[in-house]
Amino acid sequence: MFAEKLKKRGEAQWEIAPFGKMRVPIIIFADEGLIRDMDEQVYQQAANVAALPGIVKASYAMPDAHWGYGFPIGGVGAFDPDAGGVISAGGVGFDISCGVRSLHTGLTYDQIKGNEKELADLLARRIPAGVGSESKLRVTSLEMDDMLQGGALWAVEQGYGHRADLRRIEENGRMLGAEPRYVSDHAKQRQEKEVGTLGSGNHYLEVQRVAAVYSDDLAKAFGLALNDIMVMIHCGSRGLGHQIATDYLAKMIKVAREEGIELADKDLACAPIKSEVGKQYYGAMCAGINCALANRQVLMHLTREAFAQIYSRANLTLLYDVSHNTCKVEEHEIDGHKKKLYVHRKGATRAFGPGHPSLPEDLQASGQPVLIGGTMGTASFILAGTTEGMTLSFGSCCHGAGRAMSRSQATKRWHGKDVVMHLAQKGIIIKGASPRGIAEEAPGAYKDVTAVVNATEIAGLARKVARLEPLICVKG
DNA sequence: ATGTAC
Repeated sequence: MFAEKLKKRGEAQWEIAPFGKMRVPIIIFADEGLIRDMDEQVYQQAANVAALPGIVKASYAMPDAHWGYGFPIGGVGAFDPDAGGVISAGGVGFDISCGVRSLHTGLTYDQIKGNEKELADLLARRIPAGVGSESKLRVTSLEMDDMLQGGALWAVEQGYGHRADLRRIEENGRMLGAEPRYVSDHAKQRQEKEVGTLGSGNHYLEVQRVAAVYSDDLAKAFGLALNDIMVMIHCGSRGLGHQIATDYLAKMIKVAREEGIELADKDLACAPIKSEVGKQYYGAMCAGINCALANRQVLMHLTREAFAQIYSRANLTLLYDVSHNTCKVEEHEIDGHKKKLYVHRKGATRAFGPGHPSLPEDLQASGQPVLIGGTMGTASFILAGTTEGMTLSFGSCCHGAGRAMSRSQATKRWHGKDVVMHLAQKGIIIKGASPRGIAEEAPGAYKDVTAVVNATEIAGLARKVARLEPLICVKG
């Protein structure tokens, strides 16, 4: 019923005009192939988002979009607080500030060739991964609020990494506006042993080789060259973020009912930005962002320690750290006027263009590095934000390959052991916490990441800089 | 995503 309403709007850009209770159109970024295979539920969920109070311009779906809890994963929606706009826990997702960090190792492929197995064993031993994985680091209840206020800055102050890392993290490694008092004791308790752990699902730590460079200028600006060895870390806010989402989804269902906000789907629970629960969720969610930033900072430190054990010449520097499950207050131009909006990005990466004031000086000319994690057996990409993207999608783009198949479908089709063997034949070492987890994450369960990234570039949301191919994957 | 169904 939605697919037949699609109108091609531009290169890799489609629109569904508002109908029913939609206040704004749906805009989907995808090529012909991706749009043909797009799950009808993505349109339904994007339409539900388009019907929420205070939504501005459009309800967006990225090329990697798929069904999610309330909002589609790969969905972007911006809300105006002065027009009754809402904030939604489902619009951020359960894994608050799930994101990707990319490190340059200072090594080239020649320097690690032949040592892959040793490096893989070392990383797997040092990086806690899997369901309920525990860290050697303990954050006591006394320190918890400092961590939730300080983010990666807190981690650096505890001895995990360097101050220089912070300028290559969104928000300089510390999200302002965090309000630990609005995070439940239960959520904090769940995090005590989990700072510096990978978690499970699609989370991983990967050692990668730069296999292609698409723009010499941008690669130079990002310090990348062919055959450089990089590390990509994908994880989020673990138990704490999950508990914040659980706590506030329940509160928001109640508030939405009291405020007379009609919800097409109860999973889309939300509260007016200016309501008490709306403000509390925002403060708690910012604390969740800091938790994820601290988590990735500690994991980077563990990675540095592992590399230092084998390679005295390794020098791991942070290229960038992006979150792809957030709601952020940003200034965007609407009808010629600057407006402060609450931009939800769920399974969508911020992709700010050149000259944006929030970028560090040495990235002003290039635009923001955009990190796209692919699947174990395929490739990941580094892109750069564009000026065009700022008006096309509030400076947002895809976040990964995007699931094409549910986890249960994937476990019926593949066995973890076979996936590991198949990837070994391609020269990729997988260190997995669970065979079932590996089956769920089989490359075949995902869309084609190359198609997703190409559609993103054709639409103008970001520019391709480099392709990374996996050598070692420590899987949650 | 998640102490993978408090």
